Amino acid sequence: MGITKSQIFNERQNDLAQFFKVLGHPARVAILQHISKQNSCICNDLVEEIGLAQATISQHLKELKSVGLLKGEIEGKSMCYCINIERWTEVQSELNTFFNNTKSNCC
Amino acid sequence: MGITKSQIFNERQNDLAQFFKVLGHPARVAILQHISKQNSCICNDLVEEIGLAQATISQHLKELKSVGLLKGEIEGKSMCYCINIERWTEVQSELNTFFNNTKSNCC
DNA sequence: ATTATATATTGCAATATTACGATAATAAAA
DNA sequence: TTTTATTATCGTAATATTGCAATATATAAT
Repeated sequence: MGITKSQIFNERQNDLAQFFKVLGHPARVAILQHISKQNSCICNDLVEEIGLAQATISQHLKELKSVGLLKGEIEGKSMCYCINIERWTEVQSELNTFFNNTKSNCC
Repeated sequence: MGITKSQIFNERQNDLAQFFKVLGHPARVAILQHISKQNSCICNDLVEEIGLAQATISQHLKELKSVGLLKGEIEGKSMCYCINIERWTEVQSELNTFFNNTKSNCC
């Protein structure tokens, strides 16, 4: 196996899990934190700052982009990766709804 | 490789990522949602409700327990798994701090 | 045009995760 | 005490993720 049985869950459960999953790696947390401290951010900054190979950082950036949390614009010969604030707020709100709807009723 | 280089990140980054990661599977999202609808919850309920094998559910419960989001009490010959509300609120607050501290300054 | 710089993609090795059947462990019921 | 019911653990197969070197791609600078 090794494959998640997504079919047996509803869309909201799969979506929520996907957001959590993308944020579930320290490199991606670190990338978001670093970007939020800078006014502009290119991949090479991250490679030095974080200490993973360029290919690895690029891969993590791709995943963050895939769920819309980052957007990237070409800026001359480098890239400007930025947090997509609308998406960011949206996701935060989704996650809070999940947290608020999950309550303890026993023990 | 395949192994996350945790050493190069700080404790907070690793902790945050770990919480996100544990929540990053639809089965675990579904388990938390189901528990929050019930007054008591045992593993067998979940097996029927979710549709994964008993061994698999048990494994997911273990992971949720490992980060303190669930606590389990023996109740006769079955278990009562409950959300650890203090921990739950704590984690929600941590995640919100992360979201609020991560801002866009460019693009 | 050639070179230098920055990022993306490919291919691969190592490890992790998901899932399940089989089995163990534990406690209530008969 | 044997059976039944419930959950945990072990072993294993399949797939996913992480990470990197090598290479491709694209743009700026020379």
